[in-house]
Amino acid sequence: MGKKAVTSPQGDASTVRDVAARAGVSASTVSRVLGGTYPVAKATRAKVLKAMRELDYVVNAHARALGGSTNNTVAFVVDDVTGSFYAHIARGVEEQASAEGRLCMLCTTHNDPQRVLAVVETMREQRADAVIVVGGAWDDRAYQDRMTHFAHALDRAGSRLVLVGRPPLGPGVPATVIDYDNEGGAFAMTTHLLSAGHRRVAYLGRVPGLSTSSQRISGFTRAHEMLDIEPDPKLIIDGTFSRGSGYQGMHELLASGTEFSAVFAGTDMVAAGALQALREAGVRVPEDVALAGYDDIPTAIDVYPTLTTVHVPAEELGRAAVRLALHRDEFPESQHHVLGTHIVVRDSTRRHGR
Amino acid sequence: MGKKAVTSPQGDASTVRDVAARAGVSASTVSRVLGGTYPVAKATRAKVLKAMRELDYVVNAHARALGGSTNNTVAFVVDDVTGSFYAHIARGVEEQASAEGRLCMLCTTHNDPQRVLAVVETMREQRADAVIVVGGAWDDRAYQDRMTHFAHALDRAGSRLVLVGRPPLGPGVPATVIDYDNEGGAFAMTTHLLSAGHRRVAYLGRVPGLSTSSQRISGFTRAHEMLDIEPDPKLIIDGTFSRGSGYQGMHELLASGTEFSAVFAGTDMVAAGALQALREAGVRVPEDVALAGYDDIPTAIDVYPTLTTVHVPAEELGRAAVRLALHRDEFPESQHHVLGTHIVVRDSTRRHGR
DNA sequence: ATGAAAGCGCTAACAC
DNA sequence: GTGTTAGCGCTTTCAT
Repeated sequence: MGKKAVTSPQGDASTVRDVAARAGVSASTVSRVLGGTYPVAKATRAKVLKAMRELDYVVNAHARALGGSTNNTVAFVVDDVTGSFYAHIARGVEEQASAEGRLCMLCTTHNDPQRVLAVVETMREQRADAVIVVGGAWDDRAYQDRMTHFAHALDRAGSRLVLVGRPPLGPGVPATVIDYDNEGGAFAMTTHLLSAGHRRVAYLGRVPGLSTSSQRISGFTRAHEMLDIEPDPKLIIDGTFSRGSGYQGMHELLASGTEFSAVFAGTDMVAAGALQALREAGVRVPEDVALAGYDDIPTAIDVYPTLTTVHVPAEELGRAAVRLALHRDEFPESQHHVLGTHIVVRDSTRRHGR
Repeated sequence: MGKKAVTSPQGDASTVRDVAARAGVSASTVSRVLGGTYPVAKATRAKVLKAMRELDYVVNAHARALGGSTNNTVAFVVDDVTGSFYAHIARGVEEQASAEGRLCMLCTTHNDPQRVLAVVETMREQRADAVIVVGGAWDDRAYQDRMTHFAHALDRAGSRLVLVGRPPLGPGVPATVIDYDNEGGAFAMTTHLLSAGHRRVAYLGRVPGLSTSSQRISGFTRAHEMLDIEPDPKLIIDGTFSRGSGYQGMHELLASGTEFSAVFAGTDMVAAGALQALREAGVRVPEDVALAGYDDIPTAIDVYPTLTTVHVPAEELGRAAVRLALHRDEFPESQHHVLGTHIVVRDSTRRHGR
């Protein structure tokens, strides 16, 4: 085969200079019509535009980002886009970023703290305007320290670290935290269950060391305390935030013979797994046991019976994250924002006949 | 408030030169240890590394992309990450991109052809190594022409347009197409329904002008023809690929009084909506009517009864898209790839008592 | 209103 | 091995 001269990897994309030559003007003039922010004679502008069209010219975003101010990019770091909850946050992030003229980089970390760190570093290289990290906050001290370090580094570079659904890194750390009322949602749901007469409510899917989980447990506990009910430790089942874990945990709970009349699942996916286990065991929901979830993902209305759950404003969480990061000078004193949650009652907790 | 000197937007991020100065070497040497691809004296390397650490240095990806070959970015353009099907493709794309050392840009287009065009243009500015577009292909001629134009432009720039789940743009157009056997899946499912004895099968959710939909209809029709059954046009219901459309379409079909014993929904989400409508109408699935979907999203096992559907290898689709785009020289003659589909039989089509 | 020139941060030739 | 030099494509003073 005939060897071609080694072509540059960018191929033969045309540059401002090419356009300038064709239009018979200087590169600066081309740049000026590109920017649009500077006076250019009508005729000249037309010539330049024509040349651009003919050459099928597009600016090189990197060259622009290099010299210039910002690269107009927002980074979104998440465990896994496949989960509905995160997908909705992602949608919010993407939409708001797009509305603010920013592009959105997506990075997934597969539940690996190491990867979170690596990815945030990469985003620093990319000079992203904001780095939005959502989900999984570990109680690991070394990890927290590294995140704190990144917060400072990004801040120094004029960028911003945003933590979504995670606890703050500490006072004085330049990071924006946007959270939702995790504890309050769990409290409300537990109260809902308790005040329906349930006295033995199981909590299915506690994830040790995960802040989100701890907060939910804490709302669960507070509701019991308020009504002077002693929660049975045997009714708190460890697991993960997955369907499989819910299925297995429910199976084991049933097999253990421990008594209970309601189950509060750590997430809707956990609830979906639990529902399957209950069905297989011939336990009717809600007649025999009531079931509730957390997150209010779309699947909550597709399961049978439809699932009572805690609604979390996922999309708004994402939207707010980029809004706060990009306009942090407009929200000076508030570094920690909390959005509300509320319970949505559906069939899985409705008493038969009512 | 005290005015600060206008700081550069990048803040005071340190550069190779800063590192060089601190380590007492030249910028090129720093660059060499950065690249790691060139011999540097052990002691020098150590000094440089130390300086980098002390300065908390990170390379500027844009400067690198500008001079250099590639910017190591893959763009993923999709209607909406919120749908499970697309989310799984996204996961495949992200994972493969990450495995190949690429970053992933996410852009959503909200079912707007104009936005697809705009977004692809932006990706051209970003000099992405590959631009992966998934979903919604419109029969609009002008739109196709523009996409063809982009394919050429990207190709000229050393990049690549990849179409996932869409028909090819035409022979000679430098684009990679990765598709799945849409028609075959629909054919297999329809055959499954027909051979179970159903003679009046409704197709719920045809989307006029959408290639994916046309292909499914065509498999549906071919199955009927093969068994010498005349499909009733009244049983083909137009709509969109959404839950709401499935719900409404099913309602109307029921209200129309048209007879049928099985429903093949355009997607699993359409099936979920249909299921709700059937339940509200007191129609039992599968006893009174059988129901099937398409895509095999996770929700298919959470609905009740569990949903018979066509499995599409979504994640692999995403992975393959990246692989093919990045190594297109290794797959010279194959521009059009088709992954297989197969039906997954669950409870929604099982005859009672069998 | 337009052109010339400098420089953003980095890499790659080319010396030494 | 390491330093010097010259750009990558664009924006932005500073002249004119």
